[in-house]
Amino acid sequence: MELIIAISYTDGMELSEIEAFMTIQLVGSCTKAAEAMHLSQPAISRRIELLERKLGVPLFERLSSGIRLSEVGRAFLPHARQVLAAIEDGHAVRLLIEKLRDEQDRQEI
Amino acid sequence: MELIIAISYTDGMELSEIEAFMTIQLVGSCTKAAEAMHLSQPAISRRIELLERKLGVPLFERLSSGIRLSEVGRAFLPHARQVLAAIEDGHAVRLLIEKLRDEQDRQEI
DNA sequence: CTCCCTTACGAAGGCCGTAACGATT
DNA sequence: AATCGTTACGGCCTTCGTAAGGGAG
Repeated sequence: MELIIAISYTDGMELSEIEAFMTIQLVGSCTKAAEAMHLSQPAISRRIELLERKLGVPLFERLSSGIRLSEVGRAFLPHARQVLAAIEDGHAVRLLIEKLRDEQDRQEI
Repeated sequence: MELIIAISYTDGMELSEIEAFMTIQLVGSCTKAAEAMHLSQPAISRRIELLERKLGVPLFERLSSGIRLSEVGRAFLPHARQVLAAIEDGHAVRLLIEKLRDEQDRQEI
């Protein structure tokens, strides 16, 4: 008999939200981030709001001039970077394996 | 004048998909993973299918007896682990900062 | 017949974009 | 007036769950 109660690592966070966080931080505003991600401003704004709700703390300070990383946001930043870096590494592994497989196939012919 | 063409790190991958991948790998089947994640089997099956489509390669081999990690899946595994670990670290940072802030507040009273 | 995953399909919910708003320079 | 982010709202699209399908022991 096996018993598994629950497994959850992410509390519902999604990469699209973390991506929005990183992009805003990188380009300095929601407007530019929206442009860079080919989305509307409200879409970006909502993603950040969702992420903040899931974390339970604000990641940005809302100033009249725009938005700026909060203290928590600055602390969260390196972890967000790590998440996205791990994703890119995953992609890289896939590409590597595809290449190796191609070479294998070529030898078998 | 500034020019930002596009920013994308994830190719549309989402944490819910990676979470499903990890859970299946952990518990050994879609059925058990669905139970653990409080979702239906088809939901899990679809998430994996989506993830595989976004990566462009199959992560599991489908056997009549169930599903098992493919070669690519095994290579992807440590990166998936790293992604989820980074997420959990992010949570930890948030909690730490909340705690510090509480203590600050208490001193200010 | 049972187990496991996939496919089909209808329904619910989430996310997007446009538009309008409030605040600041 | 212009910039920037948020709120409101209608619509689409995605994802879910139930149910049915198909292969293997």
